[in-house]
Amino acid sequence: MAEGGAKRADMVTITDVARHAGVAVSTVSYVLSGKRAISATTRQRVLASIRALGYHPNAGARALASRRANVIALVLPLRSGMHLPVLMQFATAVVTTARQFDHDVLLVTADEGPDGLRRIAASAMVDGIVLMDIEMHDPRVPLLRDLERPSVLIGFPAEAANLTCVDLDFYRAGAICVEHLVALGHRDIALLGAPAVVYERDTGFAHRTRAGFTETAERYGIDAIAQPCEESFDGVRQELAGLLERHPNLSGLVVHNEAAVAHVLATLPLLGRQVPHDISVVAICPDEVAERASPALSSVLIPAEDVGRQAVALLMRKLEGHPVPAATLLDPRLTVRASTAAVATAVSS
Amino acid sequence: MAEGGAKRADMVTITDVARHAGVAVSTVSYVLSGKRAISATTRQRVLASIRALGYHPNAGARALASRRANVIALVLPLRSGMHLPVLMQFATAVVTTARQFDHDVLLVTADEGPDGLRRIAASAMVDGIVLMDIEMHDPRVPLLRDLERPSVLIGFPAEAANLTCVDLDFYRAGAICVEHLVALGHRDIALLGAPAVVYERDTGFAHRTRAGFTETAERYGIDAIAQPCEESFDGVRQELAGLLERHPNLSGLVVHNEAAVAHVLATLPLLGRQVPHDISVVAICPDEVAERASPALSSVLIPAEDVGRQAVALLMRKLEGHPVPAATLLDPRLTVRASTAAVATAVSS
DNA sequence: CGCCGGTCTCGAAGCGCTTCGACAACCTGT
DNA sequence: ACAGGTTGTCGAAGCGCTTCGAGACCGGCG
Repeated sequence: MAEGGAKRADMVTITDVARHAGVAVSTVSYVLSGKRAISATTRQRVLASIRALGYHPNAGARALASRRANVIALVLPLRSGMHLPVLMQFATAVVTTARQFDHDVLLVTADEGPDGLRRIAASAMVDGIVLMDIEMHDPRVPLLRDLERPSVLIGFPAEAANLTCVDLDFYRAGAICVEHLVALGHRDIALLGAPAVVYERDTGFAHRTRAGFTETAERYGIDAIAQPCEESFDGVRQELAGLLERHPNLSGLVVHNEAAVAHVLATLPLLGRQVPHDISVVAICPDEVAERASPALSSVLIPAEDVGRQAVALLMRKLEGHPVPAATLLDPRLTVRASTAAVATAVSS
Repeated sequence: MAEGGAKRADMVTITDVARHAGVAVSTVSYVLSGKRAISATTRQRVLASIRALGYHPNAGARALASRRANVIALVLPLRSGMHLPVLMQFATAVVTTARQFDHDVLLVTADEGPDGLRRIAASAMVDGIVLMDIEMHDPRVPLLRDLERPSVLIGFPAEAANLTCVDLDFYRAGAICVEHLVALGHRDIALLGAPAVVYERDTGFAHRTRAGFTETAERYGIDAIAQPCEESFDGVRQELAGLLERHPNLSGLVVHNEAAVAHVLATLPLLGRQVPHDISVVAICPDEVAERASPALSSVLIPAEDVGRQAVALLMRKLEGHPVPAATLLDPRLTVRASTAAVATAVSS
């Protein structure tokens, strides 16, 4: 019995507050919820008692009676190859925003799968669900449709009918990068994307970025190649070396792979290309990464924080029964830094 | 009213199950909890009904009646300069382990502060609390002591009486690194630690590593200097350059800073030091980082997963009223890889 | 044969809260 | 002075579950 003891139930209940303030239990409840008018004097008295006793409503009882848990689930891909900093920023934004709406966040790992979601939802533990890392053909999507709880997805599955989705507009992000490079005079550009395995998993954002890149390049009628990119230093080095050998005139590079971005910058000089003098590099990554790089990267930022905030805000609106747009695409913004420059003159033709 | 509708209460309750199985509500409850003997035939019938109806117990009701929420809180420093990968591994381990004990995890950010903890605890939302990133004089610590919920800390505050703490034994980690270098013949070594701000925040692990390093070096009577280390590439470069200028004979380096480790490896060759030929480097970091580095780093791993698992296991034991050890120090293990070698012969005296 | 001790099941009393209908007390305007 | 509307408060009925005491049934003992 060393020390593990727990004091027996000093828990203050709403009844205690009511007695202390000399009012009915329901009055206390109404003071707390504001759902009925309570005279200023009574309210003050009740609030004083609440403070005096250190009362906190019992979450279980509240959930049971009101049918609202004031908790949302956040489903994270805790083990996948997602990029941690973004994920973290995102989680932070979700928690912070949820708290602003007086909700808490239940952390669920993606590997609990559909059954986990069903359990969470059916047990009325959470009022709604936010999911990250949605795949194109995500097995959880059909389930979400006929779950009785509202949900918001970060990312777009192939079939998004009847769902609420939020994401950066990756198509535009890819397009913007091309436009930026083209405006600087580059005519021979390449996209280094996520590792091949990510494309195979049918992750929507990777595909959409590539589409934006490729189609925009086509529209400008310029040479553009897109290829996956591994994340190890040696992998990057090999791929870059191969790429530059096949396309010696390459003067613009779009990197959509946070983990590889530093390696790319480190490797290019070793391959005889100075950034931005010989080759311009624009990345799609969080600002933090872009700023820290050397040289600082021109980049389209992934607004993880905005996404998280938006997702929660949408969910809250749904919880209140309001209609919300099915798709929310956050507009990418390009920040020009030191890694892109006008194409070097007097090189070709 | 576009589409936001929610189907009215198709929620299956224990009463439905009882009716469907032709037994009393309490019998269903006992089947589920196993707290009383139920005949095999009845049990089968009840379980069949549960499956047939797709019943999931209502978490709020269960929590209210049983005074157990089956949820633990995980308090993370979601915004600080902690190292994300470790934090993630840790969170994953906590969630996974909690699920094995049939508990869920409520995600709480450290910036909710003591009041947040009080709220979570007093509302009976969670049965227990796991806290990361404990500072030496953490303001939450006194609160935890007289909170009515058990808790487990990752890391050690200055005054740990009456608490349950888990962590890697950083003192030993620092010591082991020195011992390893000394065994290889190095007599002039340095520790590159966390950024200065981390020391100022009084984060325990940073201090303890340094103590282990310094005191062990003293015991061997060798030259050892310890200094903080910024995480930017340029910061690392400057500090290393300064260090090598002041101590040209430096032949062993201990790096306790995940973010800086890659920069250190990249910088040393630029300063004319080959690893491990001219200088040995041993890091305190997750295996993942050490393996990916080039050359692969000899390292003492931070067993984030073990720590998370242990923390939850301890908390569960406390929840069941069992006594648990106040301090759990996980033994560091050194893995020798390619970044350390015997000191180069014929250099000195 | 009657009684004791197991084994299995049931009914009812809450857990702490929300919410609904009722009602007293007060205003208006006429 | 009174019908009719506010406004502020109360009591009671649950929400869906756990848990306790008690009862029904059975076989075996003295």
